[in-house]
Amino acid sequence: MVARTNKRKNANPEERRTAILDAALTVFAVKSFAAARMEDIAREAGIAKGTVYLYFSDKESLFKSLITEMAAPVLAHAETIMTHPEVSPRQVLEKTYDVIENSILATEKRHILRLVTSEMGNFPEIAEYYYTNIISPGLTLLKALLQKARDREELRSDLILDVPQALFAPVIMAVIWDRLFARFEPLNIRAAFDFYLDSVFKTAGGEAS
Amino acid sequence: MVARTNKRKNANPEERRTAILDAALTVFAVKSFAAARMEDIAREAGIAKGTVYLYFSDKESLFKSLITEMAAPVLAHAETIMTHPEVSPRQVLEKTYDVIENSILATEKRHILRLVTSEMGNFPEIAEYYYTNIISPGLTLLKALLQKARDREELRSDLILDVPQALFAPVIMAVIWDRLFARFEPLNIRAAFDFYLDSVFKTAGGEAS
Amino acid sequence: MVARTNKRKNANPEERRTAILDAALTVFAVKSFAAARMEDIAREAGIAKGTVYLYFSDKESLFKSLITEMAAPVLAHAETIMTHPEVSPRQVLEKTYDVIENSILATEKRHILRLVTSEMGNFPEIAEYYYTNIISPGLTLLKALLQKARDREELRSDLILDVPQALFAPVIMAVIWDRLFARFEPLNIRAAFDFYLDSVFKTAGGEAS
Amino acid sequence: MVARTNKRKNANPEERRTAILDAALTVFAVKSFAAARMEDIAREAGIAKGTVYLYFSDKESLFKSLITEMAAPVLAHAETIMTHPEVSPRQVLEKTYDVIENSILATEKRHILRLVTSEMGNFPEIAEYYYTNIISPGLTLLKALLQKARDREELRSDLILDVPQALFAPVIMAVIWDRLFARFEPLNIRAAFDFYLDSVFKTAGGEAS
DNA sequence: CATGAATGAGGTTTCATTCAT
DNA sequence: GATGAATGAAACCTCATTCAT
Repeated sequence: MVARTNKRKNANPEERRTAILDAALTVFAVKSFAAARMEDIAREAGIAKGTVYLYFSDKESLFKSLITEMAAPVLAHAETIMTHPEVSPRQVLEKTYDVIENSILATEKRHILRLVTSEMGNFPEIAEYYYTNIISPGLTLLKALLQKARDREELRSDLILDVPQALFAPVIMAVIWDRLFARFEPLNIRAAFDFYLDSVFKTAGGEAS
Repeated sequence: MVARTNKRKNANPEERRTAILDAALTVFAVKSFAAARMEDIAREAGIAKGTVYLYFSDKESLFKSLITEMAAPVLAHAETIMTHPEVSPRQVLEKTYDVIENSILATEKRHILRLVTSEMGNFPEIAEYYYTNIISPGLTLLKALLQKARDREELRSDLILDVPQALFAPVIMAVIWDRLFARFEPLNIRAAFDFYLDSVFKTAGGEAS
Repeated sequence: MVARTNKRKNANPEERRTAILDAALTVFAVKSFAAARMEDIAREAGIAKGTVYLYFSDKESLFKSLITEMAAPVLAHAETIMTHPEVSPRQVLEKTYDVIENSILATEKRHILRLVTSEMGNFPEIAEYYYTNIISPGLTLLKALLQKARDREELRSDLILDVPQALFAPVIMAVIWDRLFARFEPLNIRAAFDFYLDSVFKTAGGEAS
Repeated sequence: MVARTNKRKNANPEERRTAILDAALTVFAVKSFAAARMEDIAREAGIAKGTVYLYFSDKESLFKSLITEMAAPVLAHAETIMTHPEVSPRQVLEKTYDVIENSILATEKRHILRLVTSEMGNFPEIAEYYYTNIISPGLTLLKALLQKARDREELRSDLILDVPQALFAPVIMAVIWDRLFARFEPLNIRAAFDFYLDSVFKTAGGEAS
């Protein structure tokens, strides 16, 4: 058994950093960025107020790190999936929606997506970072995917080619609806994804019209 | 004798109240709720800081009034347009999207929608008011509309029946994208609406099956 | 009799500003710049903490204003005296020392001089302002005065021409000694001035050698 | 096996203590007492933050030790030089000024003098220590020196007898001027000393009456 | 002895709200 | 009613000091 001192615990720096980010996510999720108090984040992480500043220079920096470091891998993952050449475009999008649902929407990370949409407007440079590193590459992949589907004549209609961003919509809707109205009426996210897939691609297998 | 109205002072209480709400919309649109300063709102309204408190008990009350009182007519309008019985369901939705685009997305009112999605999570009672008065009736109308379309066999697929909320998505996407990423890449909202219409309904005119 | 409310007293802005500067002088005089707390200054001025910020943007600005606005007139006065043409150079310096003694050293303003010497090292731009507006003009006047004395053969020795700043020395010494060692042994400032006058000029009236 | 002294760690406690005092001088010289950070002092001394506290109980104690322990020998030296009986009073003062210039003003030790004048007001017990151990003895010596000069009829005027402290003035002026205004206009300290010598004593060699 | 991560008291500054005019 | 100077609670951030390793 390892000695576990309950005061001045000297955690692994990386773990400590992650613990702070987790705590920040929790606090930012219920308060907004401005309403979140650094002391609350510290308490949530089980450390003292000043300790947070040993890992993040200030509140804004903490917020940025939270957004980028936790969102990036998740979206990078979705990105990777999209590139597989052996699966059909429809299967790629289907799988991507699956991953988003399981690794974001079903976890605490869904709050990050909401934070991005609600708070990023006040942090233009985060928005830019986000666009450059997440949105733009994602959009490029989506376009390639849709083009490939078109070439293979699997696209139901060409209209989606003009607004590939529309495929982000169900994800955004999900996190917003969840926060605001889920208690009154649930949103069937699975059905939403199915609707989008059915809207974009010709009927799977192409049996009936 | 001094002119009594040397500054355009709207003595009328109702006008004054509206002026404050307008000013608040302007300020909340660029700052978030927490970052908006009451003094800025007062200045924007052309009145003194203390005067705001003669019309609204506090900042939160002002914000709530802004969202509910200004959003209600705006969205009621969008809602009403959906009710026309003599036109086809597709035409109703088409027209509705038109109205939303012209009377909300193209005006300053679009900020109200964004504020709702981004800040309302912290004001559950607004969310409830909102759900009860706007979302729920709107959803009921949508369902009726879609059911009617189904009965008339104008629905391309039944999948949309499980997630009528999806038809709100392009509107939400538009205001969010506009705020965050429009400077990098525009969103073709018209194309988005077309995609949704094409996804929900059988091809206009019913040429091909 | 004027009504004197003991709360929320609405003083004349200029008086209020002066009151804050006076309070700041008092507090800075006993604490140093860094150790002085804005709250102490506010309390000393009989106002609330936040009120100080209605008159001065921040602590540093308050300090700068204190130094410049209170020191400038005092030293400007000394400067004016020096220019009188009808009095002999010795009389000018004599009178100037008198004024300095009576209007600075004998009053609370002496603390300003000390603050300048002790804290200005950390505020280069204040030092520059000070040099440009007070020291340099004063030095120019001193040089002219000494040159005139030389021309009139009233200078005991030419050595002072190389270090006119030396004539500031007794003033600086006075405020420093007063702060540090006066409780152990007083400094006879009058005698110091006499020594300097006697060192610079030939014996008054030129009677004996 | 690891080399035991891979970093120049002065294991000797006395050397370590001195190293800290040296580092403290450097840091206090550019920042004021309050603005100096213990961490900077530690880094300057090449040791860890906590180590400083093994040698000095707290920041104030470190500052006091710096002033007293480092100033004492420096100023004792200047004091000692004054005692030589075989040389004339003028030569003693001349020599003393020389030593002060070379061993204090021209070295980093000048900062100690400045710290004394600027910060000691907040540490009465240092001022007392200082007065008792440095100023008072120095003043006694000065008085004796001046009395001897008077007895030998080498004094130009008796006025200096009332303010022997005036002979400290050029030294104080030098360190203050150097800090605040040297970048705009230099102070010729040599000329200042010459002026004082010439003011106190009859012309060297006693040529003219 | 030495370290430096962690602590938390304390200070500056902001801004929603009040109230005397 | 309207004003805006004044208030003071609250929050960020710093840094002297501690203590487990």
